[in-house]
Amino acid sequence: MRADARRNLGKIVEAAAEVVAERGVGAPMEAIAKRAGVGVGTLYRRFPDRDALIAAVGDHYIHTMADALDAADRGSADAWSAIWDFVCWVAEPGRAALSTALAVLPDEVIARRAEFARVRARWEERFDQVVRRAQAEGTMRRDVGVQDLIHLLNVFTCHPEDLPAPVAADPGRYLRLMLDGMKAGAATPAPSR
Amino acid sequence: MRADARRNLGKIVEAAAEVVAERGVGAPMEAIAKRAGVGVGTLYRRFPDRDALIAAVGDHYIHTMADALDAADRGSADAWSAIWDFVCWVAEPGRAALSTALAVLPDEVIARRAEFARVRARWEERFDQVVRRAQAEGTMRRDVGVQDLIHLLNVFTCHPEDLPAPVAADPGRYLRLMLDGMKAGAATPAPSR
DNA sequence: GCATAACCGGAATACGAGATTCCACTTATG
DNA sequence: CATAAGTGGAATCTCGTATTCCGGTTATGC
Repeated sequence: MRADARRNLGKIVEAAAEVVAERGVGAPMEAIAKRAGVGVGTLYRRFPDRDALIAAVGDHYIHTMADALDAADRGSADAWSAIWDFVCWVAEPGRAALSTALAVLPDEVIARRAEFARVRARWEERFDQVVRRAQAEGTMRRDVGVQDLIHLLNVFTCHPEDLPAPVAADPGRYLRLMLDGMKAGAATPAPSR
Repeated sequence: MRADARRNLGKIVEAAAEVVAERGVGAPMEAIAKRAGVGVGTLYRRFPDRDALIAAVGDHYIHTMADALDAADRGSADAWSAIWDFVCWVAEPGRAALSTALAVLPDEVIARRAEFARVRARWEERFDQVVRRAQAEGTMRRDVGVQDLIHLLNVFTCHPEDLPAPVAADPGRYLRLMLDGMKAGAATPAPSR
């Protein structure tokens, strides 16, 4: 592979990650090409079709995600702060939407990527352990689970076009609100009336 | 207007409300027609174009919404339960998605509907009063406002296709979680670390 | 019962958006 | 410098949906 071609490949995956973060997994090839500063033809020389390109972005990102969770876990005194830190990490600008975008990857795409599915499963399992630990430590409500956390993460870090502008501008604000509602003792006990 | 035509008109608006709730304001005319049990031609005989039909749905729904808020307010001892009850009302099955669908009505549509804009403004104002009252009563955090509540309502009652399935299946669960995070005292005071 | 103005369904048409292909034209590299 | 590798982006193909149109129905007044 020629040196300039390798350079372009890098630019393409990088651009794809950015554009997917902004517009979701349905982002048009042309938008990605423009962002990378290349023609659409170049995208198709490296990837057979858009699914392959999106999958490449996913492969890279899921690892980052798993690493961030591990780092938050290692770097925190207790499980609740680990969760808090990880959620804040996901909400950081430019990263937010990507995680969700990938959450809605079509099944066909995932099926052809055993690696992706495996890493994601490991991540979920790890996340679940942290959540259970937080509950055992008495800092987190017992009537919510890791799936609730994941769904809410997905909801708030959806690509900006599908969210009210203020939410897209600061998903962290709403994610923190959600965490506050998940703290032990925050639960509203009975039906309201 | 012939009797059968009037009957169809009713079926159309009703069907449109259902389909918009399920698929958002972008729902195809054909889906609405099928739901109403009529042909697309019939839709176009009553409404010049899809915007007009969607606007008609909005006109009707915004009134229902405003009334529900007033009812929740009148029927509750304190402002916080009024908010809680109203949020639960919005989250009720079949109603949920409609309110959000309308929140993203294109500006062109709204501009041609002074009535809609007026009722919606009155509703927001009323909602804001209740929120401020709850804060004055000491039951709600002071660092969140009515706009946060509205955004969250919009996010969670989005049409099902844009939400993780479990969230779409029970938006109330997640809205209640958010409300728990908005209660006075729920705020996490400082940065986590 | 009939004439007929209103209605109807839904096939046909018009479009816009975006994926994918193709090829004449560049540019690294041995 | 020869040439294989690489490139941009116009052209093509597909799809999903709005909108139009019209031959066939049906309510209604007489």
